Amino acid sequence: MRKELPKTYDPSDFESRIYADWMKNGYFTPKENSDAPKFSIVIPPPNVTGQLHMGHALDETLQDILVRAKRMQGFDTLWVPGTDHAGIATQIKVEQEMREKEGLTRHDIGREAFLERVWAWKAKYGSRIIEQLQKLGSSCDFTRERFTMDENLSAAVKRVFVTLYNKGLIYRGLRITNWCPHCITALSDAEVEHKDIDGNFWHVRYPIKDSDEHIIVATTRPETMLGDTAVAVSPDDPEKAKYVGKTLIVPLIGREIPIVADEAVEVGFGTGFVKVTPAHDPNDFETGQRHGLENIIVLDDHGVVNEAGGKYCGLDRFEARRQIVADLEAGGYLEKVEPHSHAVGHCYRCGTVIEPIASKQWFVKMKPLAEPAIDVVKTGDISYIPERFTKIYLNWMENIKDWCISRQLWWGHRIPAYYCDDCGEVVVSETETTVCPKCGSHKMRQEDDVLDTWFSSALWPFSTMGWPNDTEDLKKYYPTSVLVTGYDIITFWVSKMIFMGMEFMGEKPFSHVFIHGLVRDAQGRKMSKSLGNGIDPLEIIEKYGADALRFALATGNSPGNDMRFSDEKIESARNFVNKLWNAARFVLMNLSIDEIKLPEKDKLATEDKWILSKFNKLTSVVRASLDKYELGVALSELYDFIWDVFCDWYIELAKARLSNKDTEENIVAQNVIAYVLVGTLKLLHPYMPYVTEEIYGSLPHDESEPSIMISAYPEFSSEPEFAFEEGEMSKIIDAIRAIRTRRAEMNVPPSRKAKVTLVTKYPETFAEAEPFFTRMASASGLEIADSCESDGNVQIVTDAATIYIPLSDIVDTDAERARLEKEKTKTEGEIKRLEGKLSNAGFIAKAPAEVVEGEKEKLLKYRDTLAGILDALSKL
RNA sequence: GGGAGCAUAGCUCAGUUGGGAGAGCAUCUGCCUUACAAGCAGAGGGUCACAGGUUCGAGCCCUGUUGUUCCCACCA
Repeated sequence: MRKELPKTYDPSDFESRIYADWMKNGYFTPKENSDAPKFSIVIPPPNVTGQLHMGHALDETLQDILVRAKRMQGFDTLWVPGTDHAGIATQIKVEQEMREKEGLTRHDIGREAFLERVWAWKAKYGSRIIEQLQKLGSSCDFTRERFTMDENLSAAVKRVFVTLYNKGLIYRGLRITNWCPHCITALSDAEVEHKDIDGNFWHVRYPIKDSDEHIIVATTRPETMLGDTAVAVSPDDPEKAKYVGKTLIVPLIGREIPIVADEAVEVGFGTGFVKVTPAHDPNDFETGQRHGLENIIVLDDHGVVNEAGGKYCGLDRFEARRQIVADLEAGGYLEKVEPHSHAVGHCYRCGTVIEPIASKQWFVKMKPLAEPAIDVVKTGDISYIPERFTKIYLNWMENIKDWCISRQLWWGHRIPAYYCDDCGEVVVSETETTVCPKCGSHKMRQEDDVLDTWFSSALWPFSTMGWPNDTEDLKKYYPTSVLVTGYDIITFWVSKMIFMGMEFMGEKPFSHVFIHGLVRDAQGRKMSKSLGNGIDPLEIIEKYGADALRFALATGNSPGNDMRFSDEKIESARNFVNKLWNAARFVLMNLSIDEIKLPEKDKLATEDKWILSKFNKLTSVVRASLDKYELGVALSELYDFIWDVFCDWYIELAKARLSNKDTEENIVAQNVIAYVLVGTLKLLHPYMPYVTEEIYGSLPHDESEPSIMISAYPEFSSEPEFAFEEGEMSKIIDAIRAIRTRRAEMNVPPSRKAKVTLVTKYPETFAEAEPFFTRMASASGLEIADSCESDGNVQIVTDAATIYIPLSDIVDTDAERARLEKEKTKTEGEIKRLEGKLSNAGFIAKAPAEVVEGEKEKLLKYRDTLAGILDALSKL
């Protein structure tokens, strides 16, 4: 069973072997018929566009930590993995590849052939993503792997679409939509990124018909005047009101348009006259609706001026702008040009400037759906961690507008609507419709458009569990426990899952939303392809191991905040894994027992009780931090315990007994050190699953817990209580530290051993401490005396003891006196401060009793120390 | 125009019920002390952005100011 660990830590030796073992034993799949409390997570499905990046690695790591901890805590735990078809993003990738390799566009090969290629892409990258998930150590239940375009998930999409349509919550209509001329599709508002662009305000003269007068309008997009069908003024502006009803002539075009009064015009901004282009501006569209104006579309799908643009037909929108401005100037219509910075929408996928164009699209009516989604967060039934994201969510949800869900793409869920070419009837149905129910025609044509990717991912928490079928998984694991995701997709995705869950399940999709930040590069920049500063998680795993990567991502990371990833960080993570590895090797090489059993209380040494007490407290704080999603805090506690407490102190304290073979105390020490090591490995396992499993496998352990990942997570126990022993050890540790510091200050090499004489009120505490001082404080021996002369000795004072070390040849009496004087001043200062605090009636009355007690104890210690210093000074 | 975050050691960041300022890296000193040089033992380094307020007590709570980052928003 037990095996030796190799001398150097090399994760490639065991990571894949261990993962294969976990899979083989089916540890990731929840046991059927478990009546334990449930804990479930659905993965934010990575896009099948490519491979996982550092942001995914963070997201999966955080989820796996939660899932593994809950599993060990006895929960019936499920983590559903899967991927997203990612409509636009994937289609763009495949088109790009086709163009680069074969010079083809999707139109060259047709819809069916193109979709075949995308499915081939999906097969390749989808499985690559799953492999990457596994390399990270993710304990997802891969028997439940899902894809947003799986048969059942597509059925869910259809059911939702048809249901919402029948309820009147989905409609088709002519609206201004965000059009990307590069992707050639409509986008939702959420898919548009606004950037400030330095542009111009062109002031243009529009002649008034049958007069010499003209008015001036200001515009940032002169090319849109091709589609102008009115000019509006404010009804609250008496200056301009007199123009209402007059007719204007659009320059260069010659079209006659009316002047109307409309409340959308703000008094005092611009010239007071606003050109109205209903087909190319969302405000103007509404103005046009109110006044029954014509919508003249002047741009085609590619952003090129169409026939409606007269002589500008065929020009790209920006070329048309240049040409029109030039013509306006030549024609004397240009009043002036003013530099103007304004926000311009860009496609979040390709960065192209968005063109608002009126077109027929499908929309979800949002107001009725938003209400329950607002309530469920307001009542706290769903809570965000950290809390501040609640505001961001509510602010967005309360100002929500209808959601444009149709996309002019091929890759995605084709909208289940059918048009009759003969009578124009529209049928929305889950099943294919070939005969028109109204006129009986067979000329039925399915809608070409597909649905927004987020439409299917909005259903993810229940579609992955089998909905619309009434499945066992739905009953057991919905609602899920927590959603782990980045703040960048709260509006895109989190909000949509919430209202869809409320609408179709009648219940929230998850109880907690655990938000994390972005992973940035060492300089704090966003990782991106164009900058080339992305770090590939797989390369990191290859070089440092998955455990180090997970540690680097989890450590120092607090909820909702961005973090940086650097060489320094991953190296320090690797160093920690290595430290643990070596501590385990040390324990193993001292182990002769076949079974770990915590010895009876009266057999334990003081240092055993000390470490057991520290470990006990550790379990408590780690569990509490995990429960609060303070994963970084829990990890730093583990780090400090393993490195500073267990390695630096306990191992050193235990060495004397461990090297003293064939004694009862040796067996006691073996059991305690192995017990604490195993317990610590368990606490750490959710963070660093591989190395903890590898070490665990080398140590004796209970047959009922063959793998650490299914072992029981350590629990805090209130018994036994070793506070007294902790205090005893502190006295010894303080003394050792004080000696080390003194020797270091005096540059005494460790090879020069010196006898240590201790004068103390606590002789019993130090009675058996000699081995500690010889091993850890360069002592040649330890003597406990009632008193000691200062001659030729260095005097070191702690609150528990005065320590004498014969280093007369190095001692400079004046320097010693100066040092002691300095310590005296410092100690007196502390005493004064504490006395002041303790004589403050307000403090005594209002501070908690334990705080007051603590301050009193400190005061006593400082008084002891001061007494020691005064004594030492008097002896010099 | 609204909203939010951040401002703590030279650098990167923790610090969650308000009770004497921490880590990693860097710097300096001394050590190959047989688990670990990916290490060990020490040291130096901070008016916790600024100004007020609440409190017996503030890095933490409140108000304002400055700087910085981000999100949202149809001023043509």
